[in-house]
Order: sequence, then structure tokens, then C-alpha cells
Amino acid sequence: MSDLLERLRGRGWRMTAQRRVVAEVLDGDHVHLTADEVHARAVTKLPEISRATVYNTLGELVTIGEVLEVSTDKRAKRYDPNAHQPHHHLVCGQCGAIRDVHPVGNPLADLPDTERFGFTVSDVEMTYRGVCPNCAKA
Amino acid sequence: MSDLLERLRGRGWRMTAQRRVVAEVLDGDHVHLTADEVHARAVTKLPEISRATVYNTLGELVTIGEVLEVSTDKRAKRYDPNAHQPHHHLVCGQCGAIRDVHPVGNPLADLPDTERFGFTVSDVEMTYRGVCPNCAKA
DNA sequence: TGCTTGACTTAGACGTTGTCCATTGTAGGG
DNA sequence: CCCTACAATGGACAACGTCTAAGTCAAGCA
Ligand SMILES: [Mn+2]
Ligand SMILES: [Mn+2]
Ligand SMILES: [Zn+2]
Ligand SMILES: [Zn+2]
Repeated sequence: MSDLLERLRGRGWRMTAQRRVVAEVLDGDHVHLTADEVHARAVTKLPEISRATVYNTLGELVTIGEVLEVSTDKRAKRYDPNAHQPHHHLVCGQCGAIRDVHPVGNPLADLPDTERFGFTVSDVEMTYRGVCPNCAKA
Repeated sequence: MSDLLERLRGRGWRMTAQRRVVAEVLDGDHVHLTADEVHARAVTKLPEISRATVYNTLGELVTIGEVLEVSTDKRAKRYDPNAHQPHHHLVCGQCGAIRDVHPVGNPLADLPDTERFGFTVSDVEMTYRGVCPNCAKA
């Protein structure tokens, strides 16, 4: 996520310790943290960072399209730094583990005109549900 | 949704005015109300019904599989009485209108083994997003 | 290097959604 | 018509998120 910092600088963002830490926390693959999880991890690197700043920064990252909001569970929103490669999600119903997945085919094409009710359809979000290998063992 | 009441009676549910009213409110097609919307409508028919009872009843209906929880928006859960016919959802990004839709094909088959990470995948939930004809006019 | 300033951060109040519990009420069987 | 177990109620509480007023600081400039 080092180039995320570059892109933010390019957009005229002030580079603060708080924003750097949030960007660091969001680094990696299959990362789908809630705002409070981001805050908890950020605090270990920058103890005085506030909840409001984490919420603000995540909101801004979503607005400019650098981070996606996903709602795979019905509780808190999750923040996904993998915004530049379209993908869907596979969720374990027991432990909540989330993996990025890439189904084949074009699901948009699978919605017939007769099922569109006059809508202009632009996007589709797919959430696969199942049980992860870890939970299956137990 | 009159047969919903029948099924509930068959399961040994006590038929109370509150449960009847919640079932009435959930009657119809393309119904996807939040708990508080259900409560607001229930109150017009039975002014003394409490929020707790609406939440309890919806929770029970979900547990026994007569109603589905859907999370098409990132705020409140929505309750869907159309539980016996599998379907997906089409959501207007402007006004939030939700329609039940039936895409063709089998999206489960579109997730290759190499994209399953050892999970046992049992289900997929699809949310199409777009703009409804009403909002497109404005 | 040291100002200046407006963008940024902070703490905590507040709002919304959802859960829990002790008490009160009642559906439905005997 | 009574019992009593099940259901409803209201209000406290919890989780998640938003907002604001006041203080702080990144970054451009003398
Ligand atoms: Mn993802
Ligand atoms: Mn539906
Ligand atoms: Zn698992
Ligand atoms: Zn619309």
C-alpha cells in the first residue's frame, strides 16, 4: 500500500502520521477490517489516534475510490483496500473469514431484460457463503 | 401471506394480535422493510405494539425460515417475506428501491475450485445495483 | 529557519440500530 | 372460567457510526 500514499500525496492530501498509519493497517491481501479493527491496529502504532480520525480517513478513502466498503456480515461495514481489481467475496459462516474471489463469466449478462424492471444496471456484488477448511475440521 | 399465519399456527405459535399485525405488514411482493419500518406500519394497526416485540417476531420468523434477512444497504437489516422462492436483488442507488430478480445460470458453478480456498461453498447472494426508471427521469 | 493559516485531529456528545431483562399481560388448554 | 407457560412491554444497555467545537500541525512562503 506504499503507492496508496503516493496517490494521496498526488491528490493534495496532507500527509499526517494518522493517515500514514491507517494506510499501513490497510496493507495486504484479503484485508477486510471493520473501522474499529482498523482503529485497534492503528492504536498500536500511534496510541493517540482517535476513532473519529479513523472513520474520517476511511470515509475519504472510500469517496475517492481507493478503498471499498463491503457488507459481508450484517453488523459493521468492512473496508477493502483491494479497490483496483474487481472481485467478489467468499465468507465463512462460522468464523467470518473472508477471501477475495474471481468467478468466471459475466453475471451482469445473466440478468435478462425482463428482470430489470427498467433499471439501468451498472454493477453486481456477489457474496459466496460456506465453511472454511479450518472450521470444517472442528 | 395468509398461509404464513397458517404455518405459524401449525408450528404451535400462539396467535397474538402483535404477530398477526407483523405478518400483515410483511404481506406482498418486493417487500424489504427494516425492523423499524415494520414497527412504524404495525403501530398504525395496533398502536401499543412495542419495538421489542417487532424485533423478537422478526427474529423468530428468520429462525424458522419464513422470512429472510437481506443486507442490500449498509445500514439496517431488511426483512424479506419471499423466503420460499430463491431470488436475488436489484437495488436503486438513488432512492433505495429494491426488486426481486431471478438471474439465469448457476452462479455457484461459476466459482472455480482454484478460487474456493478449500471452502465448502453452499450459497451465493447477488446484489445488482443501478438506477430505477423513476430516478432516471429526474 | 520561523511564521501563518487552513486543513486536520481530537474527545466526547449524540443518533440509529439492535439486544436484553424484569415485569406485566394473555392465549389457549383443562 | 382459571391457570400457567408463553408472549409483550418499556426501558436500560450495547455496538456502530456521525457530528461539532476547540486545539494542533503540515506545508507553503518570507
Ligand atoms: Mn475484497
Ligand atoms: Mn427479496
Ligand atoms: Zn471459518
Ligand atoms: Zn430510484
